[in-house]
Amino acid sequence: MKKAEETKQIILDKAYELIYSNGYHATSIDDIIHASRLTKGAFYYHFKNKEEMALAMLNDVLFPYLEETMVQPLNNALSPADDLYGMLSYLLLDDPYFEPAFGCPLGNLIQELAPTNGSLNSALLTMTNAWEEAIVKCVNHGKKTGLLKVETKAKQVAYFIMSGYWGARLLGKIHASDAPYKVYLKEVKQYLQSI
Amino acid sequence: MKKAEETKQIILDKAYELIYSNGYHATSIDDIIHASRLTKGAFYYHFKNKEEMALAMLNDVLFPYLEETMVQPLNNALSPADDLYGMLSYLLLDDPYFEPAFGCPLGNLIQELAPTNGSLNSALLTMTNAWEEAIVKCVNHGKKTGLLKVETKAKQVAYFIMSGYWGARLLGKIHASDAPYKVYLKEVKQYLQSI
DNA sequence: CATAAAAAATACTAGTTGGTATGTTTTAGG
DNA sequence: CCTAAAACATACCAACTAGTATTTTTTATG
Repeated sequence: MKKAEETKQIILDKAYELIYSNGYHATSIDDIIHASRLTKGAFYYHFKNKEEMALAMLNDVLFPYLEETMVQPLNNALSPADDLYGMLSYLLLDDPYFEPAFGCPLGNLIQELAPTNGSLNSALLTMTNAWEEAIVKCVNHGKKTGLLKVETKAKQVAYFIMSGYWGARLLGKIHASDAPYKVYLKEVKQYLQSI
Repeated sequence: MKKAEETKQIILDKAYELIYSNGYHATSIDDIIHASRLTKGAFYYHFKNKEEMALAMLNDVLFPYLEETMVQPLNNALSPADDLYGMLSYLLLDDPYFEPAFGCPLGNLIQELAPTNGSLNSALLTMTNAWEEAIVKCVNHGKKTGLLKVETKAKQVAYFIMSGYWGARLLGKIHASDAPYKVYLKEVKQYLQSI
């Protein structure tokens, strides 16, 4: 009962690593069980198929971490501009689990799986909506406290921030460097002062 | 001599369509020849392997079109803000070959192929750099004519615009709609007036 | 129209994929 | 300790992958 949960967690952790760096389709079940030092029997004892494993990986590994790094920092309610910049800056430059060459794990999966439209896709949408909502709340709070202009549209800002972040991840990927992040962050800082 | 070029073009066109909508790895050679109503013999007569075919697809199909829609509109030299907005707006809302559910063909391939680092990757980087350069030139021209602030940093603006566009494509993909594009465009319009 | 080369079709291979069926070991509870 | 279920291993399968070898058809040209 206890050991089983451990190996299940090992599979999910290794699956996350491999899928983050290589993509969902490019990561085979053989790859995952080999990295986990396990066999097919173990894998299919714990998961019905690849898709259900990936869903568990999202809910148990990726989403809790994204909640921690993308959503919670926006509940600080200090200055919206600082909170938003801090979230972006941490994600792009300081986060120890993300690498420029591998992009954003959430963005990668959306890119790869969105057209297929399975159960994974709706999970990705839910996480995306949670992030959007956190930004919207952050901006609206700033408008109430007078730190942001009243005419600022929260949803527009949210989409603008999210888009910029995900696109910056692409630039980092094609350049295999965090240099684009720094350039992007300078401009987003100016933008945040203008709203 | 003439017929051969025709079938070659058919393969490249179908390959582009399939890869744009399904991704590079998810598109098999069998898929391509089936859509082209051809066979393996024809495919491997014209191309050495899948990668070289994809490279030809980029150079003969995708890049010329991107040059036309992403780069040339910025050579208008009217108003940089209007030129940049016009390029983004056309790409996101009016372009007949791009669909929200399938994202940006260039962005998709960067996302999928950047970690592998083959010959395709350097081609994608070259195209990306051409786009960046066009935006930089556009901004710098605007600074000279006084339409943009002198303190505006061209490269920062370029990365900001490119990031926003690619990220908006992701939002469109996860929502399978062009609604996020419209929200993004409203905010980018305001941003362009602030530089 | 004959013919050689070009263009394309057919048949095949070796390796990989997700998934299954059937074993063997390990573990918890009486 | 015994035993049944849980946890995992091994062996296998059909479908699919990129790519090759060989054969057939089509085309241009003397």
